[in-house]
Amino acid sequence: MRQQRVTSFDVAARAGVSQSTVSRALTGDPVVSEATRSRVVEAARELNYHVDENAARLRTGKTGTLAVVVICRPGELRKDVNPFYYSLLGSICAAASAKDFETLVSFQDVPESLWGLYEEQRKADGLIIIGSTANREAWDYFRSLHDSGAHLVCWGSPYDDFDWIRSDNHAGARLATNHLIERGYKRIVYIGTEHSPQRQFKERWDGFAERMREAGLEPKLAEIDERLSREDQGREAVQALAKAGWPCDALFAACDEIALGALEELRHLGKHVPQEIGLIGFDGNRAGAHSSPPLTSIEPDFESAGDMLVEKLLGLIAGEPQDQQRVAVRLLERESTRRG
Amino acid sequence: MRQQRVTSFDVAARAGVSQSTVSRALTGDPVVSEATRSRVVEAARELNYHVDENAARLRTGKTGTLAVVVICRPGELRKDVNPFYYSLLGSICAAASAKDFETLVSFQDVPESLWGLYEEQRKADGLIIIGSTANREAWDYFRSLHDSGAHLVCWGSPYDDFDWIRSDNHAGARLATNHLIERGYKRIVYIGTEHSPQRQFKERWDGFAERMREAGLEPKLAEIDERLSREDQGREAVQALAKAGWPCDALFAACDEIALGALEELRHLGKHVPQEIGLIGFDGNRAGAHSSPPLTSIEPDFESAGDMLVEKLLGLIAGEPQDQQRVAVRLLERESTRRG
DNA sequence: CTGACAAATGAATAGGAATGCATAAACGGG
DNA sequence: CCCGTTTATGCATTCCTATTCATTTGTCAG
Repeated sequence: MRQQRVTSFDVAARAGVSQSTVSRALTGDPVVSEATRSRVVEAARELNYHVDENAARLRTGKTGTLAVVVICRPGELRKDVNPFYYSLLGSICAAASAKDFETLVSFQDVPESLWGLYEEQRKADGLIIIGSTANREAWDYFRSLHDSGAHLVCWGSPYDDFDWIRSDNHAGARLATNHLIERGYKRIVYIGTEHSPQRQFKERWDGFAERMREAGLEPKLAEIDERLSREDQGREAVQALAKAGWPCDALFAACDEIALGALEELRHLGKHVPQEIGLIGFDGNRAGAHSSPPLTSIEPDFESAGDMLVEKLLGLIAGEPQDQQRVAVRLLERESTRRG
Repeated sequence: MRQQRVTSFDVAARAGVSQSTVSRALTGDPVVSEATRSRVVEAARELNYHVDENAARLRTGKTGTLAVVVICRPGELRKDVNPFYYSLLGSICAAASAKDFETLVSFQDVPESLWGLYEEQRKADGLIIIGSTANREAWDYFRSLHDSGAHLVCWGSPYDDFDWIRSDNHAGARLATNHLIERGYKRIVYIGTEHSPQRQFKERWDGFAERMREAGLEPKLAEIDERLSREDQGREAVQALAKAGWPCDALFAACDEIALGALEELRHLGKHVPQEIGLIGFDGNRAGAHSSPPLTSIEPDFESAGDMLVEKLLGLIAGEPQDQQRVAVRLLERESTRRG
């Protein structure tokens, strides 16, 4: 059924030139004359010829492919990943595609030796790592990969000096805090942690605390238990606040999943959002648009996040030194902070 | 910095055998003796040798890679795809990985010639197509690809005889309808369409109508305007029902996004869900867990959906004839139908 | 009219692994 | 002790393209 594969020799024969000329014509080598090029292109079209990428890759050593690894929390592999990373993934794929790169995607929960293989096996020119900050060993492994010359960029990491792109958490937290203050909330509690390997939670706390102090207010922290699911972290925090007699009039949750858990618990306890308690999250999670009330949040610019990750990686591959960057964020104002 | 690449010849030299033996040992050819194999494996480990996949692929003509294309509605490319397809994507990647296949993922909104190129260019052994049923021309194109020998499987399609896997929409709709009836709802309206290129909407209507008639009830349809966004379709349908004086006590939305739009509009109009009006969706959309009230839905078994797609495709590649299959669905009972 | 030089093309090879075919070692029976 | 089998390995070739080096053709100054 499937015939013998059409090769560049077949095209060469049809166009009356040599195989080398076909290759040059199709890769856009400026040395071939326009007349020849068009003859070759025409012949290729007629024969329905397509380059065998594997042969080309073998020859050039470049794959035109980026590997994207989404780290999942253990057991999350077959269930749902935080939608934030799905959005980021989509954005990365689009950005790569715009640069004529393919994307090899995988979801992994353990840092097997697999991570580095993409480049060793010549399956990809570089690696983008996103997803829930797994354990520290995994990050140490990435770091060692990077140090030994692998081309990889990461979204976030537990280390200050090792990641390339993350949201501008500090600015975002200031934005969120400022928004709550402008709305008249004063006794604001941050649901999150100051001491997580998830640096972004710490950065958000810092931005929050800074802005609060500027306004002469006291930043308060409701510490979460990292072992629980994000949503349960939100639920628990609200329960604790209820027990403490509601020492607050607004909550700033470290991420939207925590916020949604908190929102659910607030409803259970009959606390009215946003009248009695204001609530804001972080990440621009799509589900927040459908909660009741819809959740105000801080949304990173996903499109530029994907662009930046891809550009950094291509820069690394090209051998240019790269620095860290922060993705701009904006306030996504919905109902959960609109009081009065 | 980067040294000369380690090849199978280097391993051969170190292990004191020939390159062919190295290749055979590492690909698991049973002809090599156990003693030799372990010597080779050891040498490979010592040299940190990894197969150059491109060379192997060139030689064998197999890529060990599946291409997954997510069709986006026009303009949706850089925004968010229906989360249903993200979940499906994750499941496909996991299933492929379990079979030792890589997944090359791309998001596309126009049926460029790109579609077929994966196989022509030897980038992948086959193609899985999921996503919003774009225009009919795109499907005709896929169909022609398939007919001309390309290996591809699809999730859903506008054609009865051309797709491989989809949810068991008929059974799911019966399940949903039955659930509403059991809850005591009687005047149930289906928000969707009977005549969409999206066959699943028609199948859901059929299951709904069938079960209603069995119960001696009249199946009613609130037709949607396909040009609107899914959520607006839900909002509009509810507005129309309000104008008609609420000729219903429950709504069965063709998909969760429509249901969430409807839910929002119901809240606007002060209609209490589930007391005054019951509401059920379809797809098991994660956002439904956070709406208020949380949305009852029909959820396909994502895990087996991914497995089935991958298995079908591998079967096709292996040359076995394949038939269509339906993914089992289950009732995901939440608050929006829990009245009394 | 010739030599210098540029432009366009072709011939030959490399890239790394898999595999058909040939061969050497090991084995067993007579 | 020799020969026919099996078992394990090596040799040589193939997959297809990109690229280096060599060659041809054409152009122009002198």
